[in-house]
Amino acid sequence: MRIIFMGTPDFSVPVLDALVEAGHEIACVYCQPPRPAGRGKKDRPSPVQARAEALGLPVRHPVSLKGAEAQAEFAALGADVAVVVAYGLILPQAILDAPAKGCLNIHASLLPRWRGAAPIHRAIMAGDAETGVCIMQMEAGLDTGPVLLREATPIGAEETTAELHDRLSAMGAALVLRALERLDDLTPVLQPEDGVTYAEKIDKSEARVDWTQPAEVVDRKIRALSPFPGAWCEIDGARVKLLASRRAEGSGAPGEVLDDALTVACGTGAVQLTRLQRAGKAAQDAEVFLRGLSVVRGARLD
RNA sequence: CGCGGGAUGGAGCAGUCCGGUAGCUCGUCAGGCUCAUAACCUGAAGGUCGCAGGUUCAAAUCCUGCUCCCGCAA
Repeated sequence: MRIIFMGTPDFSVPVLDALVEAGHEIACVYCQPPRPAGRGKKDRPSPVQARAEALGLPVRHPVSLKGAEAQAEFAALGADVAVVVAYGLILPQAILDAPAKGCLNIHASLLPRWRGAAPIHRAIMAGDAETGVCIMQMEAGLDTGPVLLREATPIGAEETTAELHDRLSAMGAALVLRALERLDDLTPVLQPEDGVTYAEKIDKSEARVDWTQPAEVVDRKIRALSPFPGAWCEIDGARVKLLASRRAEGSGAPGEVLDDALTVACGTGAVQLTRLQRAGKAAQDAEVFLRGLSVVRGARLD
């Protein structure tokens, strides 16, 4: 099929690759424009733009799709369908209506739960037992369209957003290929009203660990925010990112280190930190981390 | 030119201010001890000190340029 691909971050890249490998014709790739990123505020192309250019695909990165000109250029591509995954721009009705078979969206949750920007993080942070991906027919509302296909997957007890992100991205890529194959035979299923939740964007101010919270909450936060933006606390006055953890036995004053293996007491219960990163350093597994900085039993983390 | 930290045997770090034979913890290897061991004892191997210039009798250390990694901020 002749497809317009719309996506921006790493999550979208495997989907683009899958469409290309499956032999679909990519009429054009839309993504967010290069933005100042990283150190030095240099403009950097998005992961999708970088990949599309490597594949030799035409790329457009309009700031908005609200203008008549942008909409005319979009319609002129004469696409059968648009595949949208983590694009980051609202699509006006004129865009939604332009492709012959509309716009398909890949969303990383089991809709109607976790509509919105950060479904993977929110699912882990809430302690959901499972999540998944949905292929839906887009409409004007935010992630409200009828669902064509869905696939669920359990969330591992020690899984981080990084790991789940990659898994769901691959699942979404496979699922959208199936949807495209059988597009005319699939029956769109309206999303139920019950169970609607919204996945608010992750705010940096959420990232600091509060050791007075229960261990399960601390553990989920650490895994949910890994690697970005990264839960953090202070060890001996220095800021340290906490990138992976697991629930552990033990109790004590919140923030107290209970053993020589980074088991830390929370409000109730304890968590063991398994991967961390000091400012200016690369991420390290706990064992390696402790070689460079001893955190002895009885120390207090803030 | 947004602010800042870092690069030293396989891993993590000290040494850099105040130039003078490269050190610590762990790992690896060998031997010993032990019923046994990831424990303990003894010994050994392993490093162009990120790269390129410069200063100097002498540079990991001082000066200049560059590469790579990362924290904050956006």
